[in-house]
Amino acid sequence: MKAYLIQMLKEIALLGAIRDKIEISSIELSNQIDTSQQTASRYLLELDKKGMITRELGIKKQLIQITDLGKTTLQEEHLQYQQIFELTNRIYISGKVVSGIGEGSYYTEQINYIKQFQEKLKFKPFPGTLNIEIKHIEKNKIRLVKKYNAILINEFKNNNRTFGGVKCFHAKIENIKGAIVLPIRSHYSNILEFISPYFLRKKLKLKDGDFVKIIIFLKN
Amino acid sequence: MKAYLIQMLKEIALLGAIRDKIEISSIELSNQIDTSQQTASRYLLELDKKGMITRELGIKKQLIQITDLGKTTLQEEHLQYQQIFELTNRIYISGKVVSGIGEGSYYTEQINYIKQFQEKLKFKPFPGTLNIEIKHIEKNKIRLVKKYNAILINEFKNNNRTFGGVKCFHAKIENIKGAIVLPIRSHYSNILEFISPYFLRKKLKLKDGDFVKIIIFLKN
DNA sequence: ATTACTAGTAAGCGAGTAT
DNA sequence: TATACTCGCTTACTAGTAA
Repeated sequence: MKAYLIQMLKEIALLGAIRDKIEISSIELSNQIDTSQQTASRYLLELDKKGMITRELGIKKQLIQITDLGKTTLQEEHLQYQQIFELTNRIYISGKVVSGIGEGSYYTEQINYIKQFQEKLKFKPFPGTLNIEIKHIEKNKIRLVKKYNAILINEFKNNNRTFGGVKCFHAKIENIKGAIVLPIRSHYSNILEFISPYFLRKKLKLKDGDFVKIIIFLKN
Repeated sequence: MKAYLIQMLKEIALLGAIRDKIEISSIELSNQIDTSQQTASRYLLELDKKGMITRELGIKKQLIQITDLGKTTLQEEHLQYQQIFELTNRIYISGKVVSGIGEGSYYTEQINYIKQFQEKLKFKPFPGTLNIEIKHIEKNKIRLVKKYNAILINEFKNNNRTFGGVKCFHAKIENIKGAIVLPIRSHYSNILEFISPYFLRKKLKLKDGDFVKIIIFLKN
């Protein structure tokens, strides 16, 4: 979504086009966003094409209303500004259950990890992680979480292999306690790994594609 | 301010650059906003030039922090989204006292207006209006206010002249009660007219250029 | 590794204007 | 009145690469 289209959509929303149809001409909109009538017209066409607004062209002006898709787009923007200015000590993320590549199980079976989890998180993790695919927009939240003081699980060597350190945060998934695990050395991924004392797929009757809600607790 | 620069600034803020300096490379930022390294670099140069961010270029990556100006810019965006999704029954506007062209006094001395003000607003306005110049960004709020059910003051004729109808909203200026007056037939102006039972310039010791805070009360 | 310049290409803009 | 097309001009983009 181009930045100028979001700006235009926001202007239309400020005029009240989320609740009602608003009557406005392209020239009025062009004055509002300080551009030409032609550009305002083009923006409206683009927003219409993307399904962000509906239009009823009359002989004079046009009736414009923002669609659910358009509203969702603006809400995602709003969420980002809330994160910037209104952040509290909890972060809410929703995502979709997906199958991992089996690495999670391997990791959570390492005795050195298990010891640290028990000591620092106060629970013994069930072998394996539950992988949650989060929306692109929500990746911002993960980046932000990473800035906070995490519970650190140190790296260690086992025979010839090095197991990297991870950052953990206490979290809940559908109200079941556990933690999220973020590898220290990794790019921002859209997969969140959740560990818990329970076999979550069974306890929560989860299958791939199910949507779940996660709350991450930040320490400070 | 170009839309893409605000978007970039928001992304940097999401990484925590309002509180602290963050260490990030142009290529990491380019991945985040889905563009090339060169474009991300150019955006940073533009933001720096506008005084929105400060940068410390090292041999590797760069330390970026958002300036007060940058923060203010983002807060204005945030305010707009709050207006869209969190609107309550009060609207807060700040502005600067300016001198009008003397028309306000003429209007508020018309007996027909005075009668209506007394009946509908429950106070007798002091002759003249206090003119408040609002920032461009705040004009959105006025547009929104206009969508609400106002207290209507009807138009009337006096000899050969027609006095147009106005919309009023109960309001407070620096905690002194009164009302704002919006001409029904007018384009969106950046001047807000405030009426009150008192001579506000004296009561509040106001002179041109002073900043004041206004609260507008919406009926529903 | 980085940042950011150059230059060629693509996208966006708005005056004029058809509808 | 409107909206929105064409087209010449400007701005923005990125591959290549210097520093």
